[in-house]
Amino acid sequence: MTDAAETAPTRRRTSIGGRRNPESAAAILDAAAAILAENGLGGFSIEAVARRAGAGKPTIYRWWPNKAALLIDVYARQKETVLQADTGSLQGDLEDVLSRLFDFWRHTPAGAAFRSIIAEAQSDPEALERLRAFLIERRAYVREIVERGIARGDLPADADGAAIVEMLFGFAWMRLLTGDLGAAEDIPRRVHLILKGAA
Amino acid sequence: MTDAAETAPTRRRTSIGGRRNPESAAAILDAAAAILAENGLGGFSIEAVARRAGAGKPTIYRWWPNKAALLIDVYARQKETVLQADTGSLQGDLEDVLSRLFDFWRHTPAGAAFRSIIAEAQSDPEALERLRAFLIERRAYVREIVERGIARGDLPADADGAAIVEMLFGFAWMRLLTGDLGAAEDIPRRVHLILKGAA
Amino acid sequence: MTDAAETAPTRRRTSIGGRRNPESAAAILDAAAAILAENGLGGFSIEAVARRAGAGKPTIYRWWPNKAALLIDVYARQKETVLQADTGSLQGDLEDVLSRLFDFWRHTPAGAAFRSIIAEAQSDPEALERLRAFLIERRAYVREIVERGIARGDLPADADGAAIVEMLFGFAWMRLLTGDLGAAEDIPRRVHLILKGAA
Amino acid sequence: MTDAAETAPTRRRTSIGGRRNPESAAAILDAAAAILAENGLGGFSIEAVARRAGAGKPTIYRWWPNKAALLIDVYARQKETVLQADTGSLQGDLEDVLSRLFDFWRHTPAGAAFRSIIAEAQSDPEALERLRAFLIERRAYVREIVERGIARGDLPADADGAAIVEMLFGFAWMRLLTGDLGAAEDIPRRVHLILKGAA
DNA sequence: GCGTAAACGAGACGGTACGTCGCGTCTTAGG
DNA sequence: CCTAAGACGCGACGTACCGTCTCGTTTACGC
Repeated sequence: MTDAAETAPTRRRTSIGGRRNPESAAAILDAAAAILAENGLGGFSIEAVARRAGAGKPTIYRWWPNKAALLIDVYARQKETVLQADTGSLQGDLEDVLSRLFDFWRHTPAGAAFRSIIAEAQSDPEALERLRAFLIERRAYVREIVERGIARGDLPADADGAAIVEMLFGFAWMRLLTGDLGAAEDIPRRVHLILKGAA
Repeated sequence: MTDAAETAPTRRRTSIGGRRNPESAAAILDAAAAILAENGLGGFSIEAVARRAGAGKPTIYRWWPNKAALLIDVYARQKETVLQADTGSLQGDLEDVLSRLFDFWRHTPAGAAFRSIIAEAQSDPEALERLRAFLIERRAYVREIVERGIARGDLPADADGAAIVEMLFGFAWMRLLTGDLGAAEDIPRRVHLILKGAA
Repeated sequence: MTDAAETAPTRRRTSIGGRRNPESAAAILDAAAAILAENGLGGFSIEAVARRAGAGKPTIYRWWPNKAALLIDVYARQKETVLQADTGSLQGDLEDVLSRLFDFWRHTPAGAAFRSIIAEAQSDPEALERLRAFLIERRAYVREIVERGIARGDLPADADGAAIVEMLFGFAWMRLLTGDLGAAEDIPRRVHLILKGAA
Repeated sequence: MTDAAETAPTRRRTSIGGRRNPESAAAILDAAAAILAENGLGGFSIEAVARRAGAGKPTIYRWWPNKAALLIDVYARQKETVLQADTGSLQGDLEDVLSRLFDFWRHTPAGAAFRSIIAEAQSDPEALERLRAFLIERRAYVREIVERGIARGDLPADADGAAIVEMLFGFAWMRLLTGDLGAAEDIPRRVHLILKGAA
């Protein structure tokens, strides 16, 4: 069971001329996701990814400056899933967002990837900056949902949207980082707690 | 506090018989804390700690099975500060706890240590278990404050104490992990959000 | 099968007052010999000897300044076997000495011990000095046999006894050091070669 | 010869592509020889060699599986000196071979290297095997000289060449291992003893 | 006959070296 | 100019022994 052979079994991948080979990029991201899913951050190294992808280390370093960047790409590659949600009520929308997020983290390599990104950010300032930027973007998305709820009248006009979003993300992170994604059933209560507080 | 050992290592530390030498343990924890404070988790390695402490690596491994255990001890060593709080109201008590916690994380090596512990736990299952155990204990402490508030009548008897505590810790972790401990001024609003939601 | 229990099964060994405990010395030498016989020089360490002997390391260091000294004692402890030989002819006497020596090296821990002593002497000048001293003594013994042969008329009076002895020992060492003690059957031819040369 | 690398390490050595860098190999062997010459086997460690060679330990382990292999290469690297010898008589040829060998061992790091190889072989079975193989080859070379002497009529046709060679090597080893290479003046007598015995 | 001295086991101490792994950089040979 | 390959210097990993130290205990000897 040579891992490298999984995605590109028959032929050896090589240069396609003076530009990036998308097959290589894909193989690298696939390999990275697979390693994360199987062995977690512990077994994740550039060497291991290169080995499994059948790629040269310099090829990885050419396109991703460091481990964090690669992890972020692994994460970003699968995030389409989480997007939309409109259930008619803010409570429902937020429940939906969090449920999807928990599922996404639990059932794809994304969870392991995101845990790794956070971990990496604790020792690498640049990775922290990337994480913060990413977080701002993600929060903005949920913020919109909250604002929509305010517009809809689910919350008073002066409700603190930023606080709501921050508390919910804090809750989600805590669950992710402590390996507690399983207990998704108290998402509704938590959302309710926050929304009632903001009312 | 590590200065004494650094500038005036008057005599060589050695065994004091067939049992643990507390001086060595102290020197190691001091060195670990100092490295964490100065270089962050990136520069933190058992080798570096041993070097700075003037200790042998095996001495460290004898007493701390891995990096995570050492980090937890570094953290635990300074936590007395956070304890007390009784301001008369639950809002005040929780504000006080969080403010002290933020200060503690910001102004001692404990913040860097705790960030490192969380990061480490993302790749080391055993470290994760230690972290969860630690977290349970810490939450229980804040939980007591909440229960006291309930007894006092600040919250209805059926208020969900666990949820309150979890949301507050989630908030604190988020701030710690994203390097946002500075903005402690919105602690009161966050506490208020939660308490109002629980009322 | 706790090794320490072999020689002193029931009771724990301890001090017998302000002087050397012969039981300890014996246990240490036994353990050293056993380790050498079973694992060779590779597995031989002061720690291992102490462990197996149920002795403290300082007890070993108190009586043997270094590994070489201990090895020499292990060797010396068993050498009585090799001694006497008087077959009536010099050829016979020397054959007898060499055969006994080969057997001694092959069938007791002494062979491993002596190989270890020689090895040790290549990195430790003091051990080399001890080895040379030991060698002088052993050669003198064989030298006597040769002189007896000269007196008996087996060799001319001007025969170079030192050379004879040195060549025979060189032969024996070579066999020992290359693990070739098995082929003892050509001892007679080698002795004959030398004696004929000296005639 | 190692000076160039030590005092003028003008530029950093690095990879030259996916194949062995001969400069690194040379630097490592130089460093090993120098350490052996200066500090003997006692100061010889892979770490020390790497340090002195300005090489990484893995680079050494990549090409030499263990200490013994490296020592053998150090030895082999300098052995061209010993080869030739044709003085017209077997006595002269053998004297020449032994004298050259003694000089070689005394005046180059080869002596220390070979002592170390023998020592290493006493604890490492694989090293012993390498040593035996090497020995067979070296003996074959001297054996040829002896056969040439037999062909020339210096010895009877039924002379035991193997015995002659073994006794001479045994003598040389003994001198090497006991630090007695100085007294080279009795080489002729020893050779004569053997040849007369074989006549 | 009792205190002292020395040896005992145990095991911690500061170290050095082990052999392995991953880092990020470099150079090749070949599309 | 990109690709797979893989060597390079570096440095941390966790382990094994080194030789030294101090402990608390156990005798025997000498005052």
